[in-house]
Amino acid sequence: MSAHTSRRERLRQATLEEIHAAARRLLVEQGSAAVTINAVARQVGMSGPALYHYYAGHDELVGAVTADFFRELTAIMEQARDARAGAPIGDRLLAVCRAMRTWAIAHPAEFGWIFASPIAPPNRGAGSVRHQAALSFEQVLLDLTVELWRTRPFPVPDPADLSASLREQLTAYSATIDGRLPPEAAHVFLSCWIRLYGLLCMEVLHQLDFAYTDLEPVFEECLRDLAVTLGIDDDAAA
Amino acid sequence: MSAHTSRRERLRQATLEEIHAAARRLLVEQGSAAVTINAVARQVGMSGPALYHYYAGHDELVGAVTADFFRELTAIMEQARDARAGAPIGDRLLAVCRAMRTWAIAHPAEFGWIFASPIAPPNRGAGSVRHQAALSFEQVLLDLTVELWRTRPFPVPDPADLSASLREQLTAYSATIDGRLPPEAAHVFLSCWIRLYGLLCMEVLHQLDFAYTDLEPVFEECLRDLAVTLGIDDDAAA
DNA sequence: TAGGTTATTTAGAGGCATTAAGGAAACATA
DNA sequence: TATGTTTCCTTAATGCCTCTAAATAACCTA
Repeated sequence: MSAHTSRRERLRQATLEEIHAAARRLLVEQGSAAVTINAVARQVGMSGPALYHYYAGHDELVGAVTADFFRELTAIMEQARDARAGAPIGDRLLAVCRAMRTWAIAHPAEFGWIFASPIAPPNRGAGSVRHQAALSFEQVLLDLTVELWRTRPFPVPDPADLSASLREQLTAYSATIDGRLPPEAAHVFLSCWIRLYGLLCMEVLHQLDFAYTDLEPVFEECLRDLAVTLGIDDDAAA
Repeated sequence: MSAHTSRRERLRQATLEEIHAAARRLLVEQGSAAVTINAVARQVGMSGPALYHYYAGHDELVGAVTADFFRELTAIMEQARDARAGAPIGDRLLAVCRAMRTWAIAHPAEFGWIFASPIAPPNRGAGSVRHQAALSFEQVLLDLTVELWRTRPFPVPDPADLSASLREQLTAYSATIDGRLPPEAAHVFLSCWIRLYGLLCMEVLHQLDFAYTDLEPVFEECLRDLAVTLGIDDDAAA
């Protein structure tokens, strides 16, 4: 790919992949606390400090691996979208949402790092690898919503019904997405996102175990609600 | 209170309180990772291993402190409820929700431990102090919803519209709350809870920073939605 | 006042993050 | 091909953490 595909570079990439795989294995098999620099290094067959030639420290390693998770989840969602290339936009939208949940419950530990990074402040830098990956992730559903908005606009609230503060924030957000959705449409999009992603977070964080053993029907009902909100309840699969 | 209010016991309680206060101070001022057995002991003026006479280990200490947070939040919510003893049930319900958010955003670190305990498995034992505290917490809004259901039943979905799996789970949950809400009403209650608590979790976990700087109006809109769902939108403060 | 319980201490084993210093291999180039 | 540089990795070494064990002081009680 890049001009710099020297032998050295290839070896380095292979090592990086091995490191990430080892970190992920530790996370999945033994939990977040088991992902230590030393343990990862041991898995890869090097001793401790060697990892500092690849990452500046523990936090950066975690950030890089988390970015991997973001990218994997993003790819899964894009696959679900592209597998239905010709289908109605509503179908594709719901399929992507389902793909998101399917991945999340199949990979709870990884998803846990996605939304509740063990280390909050360092990983939230605007330029961090993690942040970039998070943006692409959010982009997937945003893109679909924009397409829906363009081809078949969904109902939006009367701006007069929104508080001044909310209108202001929505206008700012609309600008950050290059006005692809006007503020009111952005509001609908964000409301849907909050319900969907919030439900998923609570499920994976076991905040709903006191009442539910299987959240699949709850998620499906949430999707039906969103379909109504977005006016895609007729063409989408029931 | 108890028959065992010996001098020893009183001293022990005082020490426990001091330990909890130190742990909380460390959490708030320096983050989750700073709450170590050693650091806490240092704050209280004892040296390391002494803490093992009060808690079996780091996890148990964290669990006990988290239970404190649950109780404090519960108390805040109960205060908000009781301060409006004569008010319409809808008023009280919304006041309790607002009190919950107010506490959560005033104490983000503490709230973080409440829903995303640094240590998941050990603290989720059914008999743990933490679990008990979590139940009382959930009880507050449940109680109010039950009162609302008894005095002015809110609309519920047609059971035929719910999937078999969901009906089953709701029936089981209805039983665990002694049938104080029938399954369909429990479904409405849980849906509201998911939206409310989910929004709060996302706010505190900074999952919405990409779009919002102040979630107060978003929360208020969520409350308006819930008020409509529960049929309390006329008597509750706008 | 003697014996038992409780609170707390020091010592120590084992692990982790991180820095420092040095060695060996791979690479580039004169 | 010989030399210098870059890259990768290792072994100390520091300082922190958890947790166990053994010893000591303080307190209560019979």
